[in-house]
Amino acid sequence: MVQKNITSDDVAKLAKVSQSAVSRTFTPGASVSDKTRSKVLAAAKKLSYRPNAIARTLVTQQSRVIGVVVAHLDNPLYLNVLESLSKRLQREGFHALLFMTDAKDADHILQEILQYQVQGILMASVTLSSGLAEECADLGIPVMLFNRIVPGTHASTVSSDNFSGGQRIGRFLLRGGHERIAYIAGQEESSTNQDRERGFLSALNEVKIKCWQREVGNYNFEEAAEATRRLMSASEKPDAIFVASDAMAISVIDTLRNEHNMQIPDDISVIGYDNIPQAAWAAYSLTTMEQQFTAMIRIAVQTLLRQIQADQVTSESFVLPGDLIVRGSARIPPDLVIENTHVISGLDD
Amino acid sequence: MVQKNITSDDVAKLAKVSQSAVSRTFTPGASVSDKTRSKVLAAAKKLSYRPNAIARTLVTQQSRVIGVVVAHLDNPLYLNVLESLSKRLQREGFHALLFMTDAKDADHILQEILQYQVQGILMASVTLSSGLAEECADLGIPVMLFNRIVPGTHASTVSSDNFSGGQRIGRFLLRGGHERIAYIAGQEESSTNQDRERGFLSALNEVKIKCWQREVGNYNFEEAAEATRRLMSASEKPDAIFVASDAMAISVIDTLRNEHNMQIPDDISVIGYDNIPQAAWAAYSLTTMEQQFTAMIRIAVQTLLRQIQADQVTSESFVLPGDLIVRGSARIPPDLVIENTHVISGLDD
DNA sequence: AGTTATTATGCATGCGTTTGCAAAACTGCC
DNA sequence: GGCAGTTTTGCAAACGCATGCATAATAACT
Repeated sequence: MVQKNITSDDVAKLAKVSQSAVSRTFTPGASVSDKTRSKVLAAAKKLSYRPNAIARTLVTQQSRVIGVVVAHLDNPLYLNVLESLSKRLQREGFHALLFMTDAKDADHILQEILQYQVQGILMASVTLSSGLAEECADLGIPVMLFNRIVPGTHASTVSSDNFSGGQRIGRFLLRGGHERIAYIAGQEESSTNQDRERGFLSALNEVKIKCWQREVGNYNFEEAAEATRRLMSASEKPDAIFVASDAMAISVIDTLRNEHNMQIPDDISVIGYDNIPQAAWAAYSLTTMEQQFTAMIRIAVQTLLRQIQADQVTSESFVLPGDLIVRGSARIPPDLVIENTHVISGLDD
Repeated sequence: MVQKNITSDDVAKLAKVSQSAVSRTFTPGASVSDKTRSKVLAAAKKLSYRPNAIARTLVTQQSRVIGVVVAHLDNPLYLNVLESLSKRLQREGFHALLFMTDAKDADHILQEILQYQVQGILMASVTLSSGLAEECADLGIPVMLFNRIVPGTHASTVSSDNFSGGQRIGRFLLRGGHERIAYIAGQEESSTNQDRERGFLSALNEVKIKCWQREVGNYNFEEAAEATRRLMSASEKPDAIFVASDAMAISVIDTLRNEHNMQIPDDISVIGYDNIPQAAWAAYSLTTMEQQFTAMIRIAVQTLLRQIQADQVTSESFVLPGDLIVRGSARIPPDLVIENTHVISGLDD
């Protein structure tokens, strides 16, 4: 019922050439005469032959597959990240084998990935043990961590500059004349959250003021709302809130408006992080930091492919600055001419 | 510099058994004594051996890979779809090889996919030519179309019942006493859009009224805003708008509020489609249709795996009803007790 | 202990390619 | 036409594993 796989041998037989000739016509740069090539192509077409990538991988040792592992998605922008990643890889003749995990460390799943002879690995929002990172390096498989920094690992990393992002937000709020600035954290253990907070605190520290109050929202919509309620239940309320993600910031704004009848930014300023599409929606008009995901993906792919190409894995690290997107959810510093009102150009591929 | 691949032969040598013994210890259900198994496992561990899935695929003809091709993502929920899909596959020992495309038809990309000896294909928001569908069927590779219906194809499909979804929305608006109901379409050629519109119109037709006005938003935020402006520029304005997607509906609400100073739902009702997370945000409180993506993915995976298992591809079709999520953006029919106020349970995996 | 039934093991082949090597077929030139 | 140089071709050996088959080892009964 199911037709047998047609192989290069079948094509060779039909075209009356050797199997090698068939292989060579499908191998760019191999030496075949035009005559045999066209004979082969005709036969191949007639049989609708397709080279078997698996067999090819076995002998060339080049799967042209990159293992991609992402954790539970805390950020809707990751869909764009995946899209951009996949397209870029395709353009270079590579493909993404996708793995999802809930776990913080991906060691277990990595064992699976490695069985597929991937030529590189990209991990988003996941970390791996340094032992396994070293093993990958030994195997000649470059590993790229996306937006996760793990000190002292053999893997490469590309991430946005969360520290200076937090810092710039802190300064922006200070210049706006705020005095009681609260922070709503994401997941405590994620390096993105930690860096944003550290940068933020360092900005406050420049003028010797302390974070007014700190709550945790775990990058979660509902928890962010509760964190807001706790902030608002204090006798003296904050006049600004830096929220570690846009998704939470929007929840915060909703809660402030609906449950505490506050005007934004007149009564209180709110700043988020990520610049998700909804941040631009008129109902929120959220001031936020944009992460250069497109550029990050470009670098990630380039770095991986370069290391694969050169057949040597090294540990490279890239940190990209973000852009402060000034909208209406936070009081604008009086001395700030409209610098930085960036048009969102969207992911370019 | 790069260590040579360690193979089952290396393990066999170290464990002083045959290569077959090694293979068998890593093949569930094969016949090995406990003694040799443990010898092999010890040796494997020492060498940190991992079976080569590529070589295994070549001989077993079972890649345990499903090709997944998705078009440019018109729906943020597709991130959840991908996640759920990937996890379900993993649970069954399969993996997703990801392909992205802009093109409406995926024939070209499919040629690539097939080279990887995938055992099944899932296509989301993409269609393929019936010729290629047939070829896949001949090859014994089941194809599943997700939320796209292509009449008379060899592929299977799973989709939400967009027709009756549109119909229920139409009836809901009518029962709410609306008389001038407009429609903002998504992409004209997508079957989801067509079905929603047809269902909607059939509901209106039941009481012999016509769609008040029709504009096109192409599932695009900005175009939806413009469509709204056109609706509002008419001398007699609609009293309700059915928008073909939540993302557009939110844009519509923003435009109505900010540019035309309208109260929702007092001045005008708005209903969306999809039930994206933002639809629940207090600022919008969007009444909408939920699509059962989780269930759809479950069915898609089950169907694919079942056909793979049985080694015969058939054309099966599933249509899942959606739930009307009643929130505050549309006037609630007086005779409607609070039925249908569904709690969003989230994707369960 | 001898016989049979059962389970384990190793050997060798094949899965569909690529590719080094040597032979064959061309090419140009005197 | 003959010779050197170049390109094209086929042969055969990998690549790392699974598996049918024959044999060896073990277990289960008399």
